[in-house]
Amino acid sequence: MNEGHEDEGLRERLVRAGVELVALEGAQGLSLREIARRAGVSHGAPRRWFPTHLALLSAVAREGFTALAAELEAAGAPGDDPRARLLALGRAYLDFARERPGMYELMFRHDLLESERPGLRRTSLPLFDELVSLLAVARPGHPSPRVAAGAFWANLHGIAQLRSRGALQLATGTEEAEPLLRAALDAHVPGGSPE
Amino acid sequence: MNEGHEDEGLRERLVRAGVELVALEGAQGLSLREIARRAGVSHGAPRRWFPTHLALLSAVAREGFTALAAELEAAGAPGDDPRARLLALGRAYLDFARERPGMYELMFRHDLLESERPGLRRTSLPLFDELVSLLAVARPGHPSPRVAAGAFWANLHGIAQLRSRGALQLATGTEEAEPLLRAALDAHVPGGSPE
DNA sequence: GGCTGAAGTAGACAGTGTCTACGCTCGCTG
DNA sequence: CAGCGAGCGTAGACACTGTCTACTTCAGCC
Repeated sequence: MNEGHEDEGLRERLVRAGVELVALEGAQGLSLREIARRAGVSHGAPRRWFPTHLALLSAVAREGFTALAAELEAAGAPGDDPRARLLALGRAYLDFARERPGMYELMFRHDLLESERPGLRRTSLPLFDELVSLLAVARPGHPSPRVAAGAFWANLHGIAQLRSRGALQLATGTEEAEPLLRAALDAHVPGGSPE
Repeated sequence: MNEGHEDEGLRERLVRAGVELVALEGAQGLSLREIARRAGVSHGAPRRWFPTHLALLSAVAREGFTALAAELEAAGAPGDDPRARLLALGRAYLDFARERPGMYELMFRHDLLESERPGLRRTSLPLFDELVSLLAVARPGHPSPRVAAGAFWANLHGIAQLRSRGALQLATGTEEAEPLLRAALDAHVPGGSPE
């Protein structure tokens, strides 16, 4: 009960070290050997639990996905108005990407998802279904709620991505994502009055 | 005039080797030494023209940005209806991302743009201004065309990103981006009839 | 003709991911 | 209780990477 992580196995310690490191150094600093050092073991030790470096990174990214899912669930819960819930969801998504940029970048590295597909599917599909049902209520006329939800999600993702690249500043003159979020919400879920 | 690249300097040859390599091996295969090998020089030679590996990658990425700009300009030119032009623009953007995934990924690596910012600004700002004016015409009621254009661009970017990560398949059940593009266009530029 | 500076070579260095051989240390079994 | 075997971590090698620093080569110029 010293640090609260006494009875962890090495596997958990490695993943936790990765989560800490990606917050400190960004997605580029997540070398296998650095994670091992931070976990206090030799560079060969991770191989017992993760067959490859990428597998360890995927485990770290999975931690990020569950954290994001938790925040989205928390944000989407209160209130009845689907538009307000979608706004809260979008804010939570963008907040996560801003507050944990290294983790966010790691989560969407293209070469991760190949191996992480099944676990990712399990984590994010319920969330996406929630998004689908929200949009189905908010836009009763739309032919395909799944497509509408995908387009809205893509919009959020694009805003987060462009901001992390500093492209928002270049395009709209400000780093603030909120105006773009409002625009995206107005576009995909029309007919709302400002709260 | 043997290969058509006879009188190139090493700098151009290195950039061209990088463009070819990123198409063949993806963004991960773009090591400094591999580029040098493909250009037929030793691994120390690039240092004369590029102070660092990242600088060389940025030059390769800049090539990608000018190519993308050219395709967007070509796609946006014909026709008068701003909605149709926006659709063509979106298709061109998504086509580029699909046909040159390695280059597209390289272009939006976060650590590139820091050094590439000025050149990127010069290349992409006119294009974005074009997008702004298109949206200003298509959505006369919108309070800020720049924000509207940014949101639309973010939507395109998000669709491309999610598709390259295989997340479209996961969300909407198909890899096709066209339905999402139509949804994004309908959302951001309402009131259009199918062409 | 000798010099200078640019351009490319070659090697060293630290760091990386992966692989293999080697210990240590438990818990089980005879 | 002794011994053993499997699980777990260490240590070192290997090929590869980016960067840095001599060294060579060679065209151009006073």
